[in-house]
Amino acid sequence: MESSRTAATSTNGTEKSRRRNTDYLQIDPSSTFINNTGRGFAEELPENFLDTISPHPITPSASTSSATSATEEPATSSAPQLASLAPMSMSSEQPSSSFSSASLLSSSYETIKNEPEDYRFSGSTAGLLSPLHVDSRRRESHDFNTSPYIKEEEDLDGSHLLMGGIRPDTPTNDRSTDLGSISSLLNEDHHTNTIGQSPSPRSTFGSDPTPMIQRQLIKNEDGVSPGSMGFSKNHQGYQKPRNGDRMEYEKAPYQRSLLNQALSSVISTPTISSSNIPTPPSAHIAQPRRIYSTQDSNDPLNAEIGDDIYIDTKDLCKRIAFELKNHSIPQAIFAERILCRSQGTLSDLLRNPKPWNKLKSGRETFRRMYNWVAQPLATRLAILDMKTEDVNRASGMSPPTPAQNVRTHSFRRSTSDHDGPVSKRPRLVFTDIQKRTLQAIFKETQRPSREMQQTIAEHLRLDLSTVANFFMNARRRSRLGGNIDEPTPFQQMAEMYKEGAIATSNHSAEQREMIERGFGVSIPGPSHSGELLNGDSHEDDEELDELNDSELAYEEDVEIGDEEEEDEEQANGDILPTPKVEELEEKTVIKEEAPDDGEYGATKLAAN
DNA sequence: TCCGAGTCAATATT
DNA sequence: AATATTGACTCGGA
Repeated sequence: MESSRTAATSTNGTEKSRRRNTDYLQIDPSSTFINNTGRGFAEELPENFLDTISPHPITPSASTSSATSATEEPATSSAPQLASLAPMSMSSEQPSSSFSSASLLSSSYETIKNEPEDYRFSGSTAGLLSPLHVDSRRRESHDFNTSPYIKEEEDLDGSHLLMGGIRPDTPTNDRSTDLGSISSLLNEDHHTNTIGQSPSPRSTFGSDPTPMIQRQLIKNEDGVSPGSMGFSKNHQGYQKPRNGDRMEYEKAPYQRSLLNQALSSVISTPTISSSNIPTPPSAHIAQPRRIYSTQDSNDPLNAEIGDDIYIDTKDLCKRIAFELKNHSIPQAIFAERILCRSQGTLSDLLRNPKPWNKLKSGRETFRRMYNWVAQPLATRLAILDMKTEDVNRASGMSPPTPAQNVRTHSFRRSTSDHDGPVSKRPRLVFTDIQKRTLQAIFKETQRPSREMQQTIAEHLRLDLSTVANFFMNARRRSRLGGNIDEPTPFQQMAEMYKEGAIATSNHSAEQREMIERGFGVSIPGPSHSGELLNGDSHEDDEELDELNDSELAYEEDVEIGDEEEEDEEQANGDILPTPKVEELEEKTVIKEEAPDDGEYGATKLAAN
């Protein structure tokens, strides 16, 4: 824990941290309203309410940390950083920019393809298993299989070689362009991010040993029937587990046992370990959503991983993304069946994996991912299927063992029917103004005092708890270092897949171009920036109007009709507007949003 | 009580 | 239809 805390702390003041925050902030605004918002923002804010809110002195200490900061804990002992592994060795093969991934991918893809056939691994490091790799030295560089997500401390040195592949991070900058100016602000740091550097914590054992689990896995591998699962490039979707597949199992006894285990775990669900059982929220079907239990020790996916092992979560996530993509396994399915987590959680984890050494209870989830990929292909798919089917079968009874927090209760709202089916949790969505204001404040003060929060809440007409949640979430998320500039795993996989699948051989100019564009330095990113920035006036106008209205509302405070106080807001204050706030905001706005377009910025300024 | 971690799960985007 | 985002809930520590 402390680590986290520390990190947080350190983060506060730092520039970097700021940037990160910025990043964080920036992201959302993106959506549609950039223009408008940008413009309106300054104006909108309740005038100075910030003033009132005295910016709290954040921990002064912060400053120091710099780059390394967050992640690092570093130094500590020597840990040789696993650094994540991988400082990517860039594979030379690809011309493409930084992203070696492509190469990787392809290689990986192939590997996978062959999986079944290969016995090469048979030895110890089983192919699939590889993640476990026992012998680090042997691993080859980019192969997913080989690449160890896990590293033993020893490896460190060599590890980079090994891992090679996958990490796209390198290219950081590239994407910056995408985001446009904004990104420029942001970028920097992270890419490398956290993940990478992890010093491995513990033990240095060296040698070691494959954890038991791993051994088991390895065994499985052997069992895998070679040709059987041939992974056709086309993958067999998890969904279609045909008989044939099942047959395969037959061939591998060991696997079978595993499967059975898994199955049993699924089915039997006797254990209701977790206290809270998620009641089916919705009345409809009591569908067993999460059915498996993460606590079942028999479940291979719950196999423990030795302390001496360090899992490279980032690479693991890439691998997972690859697998999902390749086999057309929806995140939701994988998340729920294998990880016992929601789709959103999986998506988030995949996008922002925390370094292993910083994980607390969250390791369990990664452990499951790891154990899943470590299984032979057939088994991997089988487990998915099984769970599915069996689960359904068992549905009635299985009490899921969700992760720790299941939300049972509903909200105050629906007074009406109690239990019923579901009171849907109304979800609050900040208005543009609220969001922007909060973000602007966050930039200045990540940890506003209670009073300040209260003031903010009043001005924005939000509950204190909401404001508090905002800051808490913002702090946490900004800390993650997003890989904003990186394509999403999904995207990455898609690219890879494309390349790999497509032609390996002929990378036509087009593809190449694509790659370069995608990962290369310039060129605006596909998704947002461009569109957003461009203004579409019409819409903008509308939004503007709205914004203005709201502003007015704020300024005048309660005057406007809506004022209502459903919330417990009190009439607020009358804080006079102070330039300060506005300035702040302006700056923010300008910087973030429309760096380029001078117009807006100018306008705003002028206005003020 | 307050915070951070880990998630959920409703929404938004793609 | 799938994936990404995100406000809020639940836990465990301090």
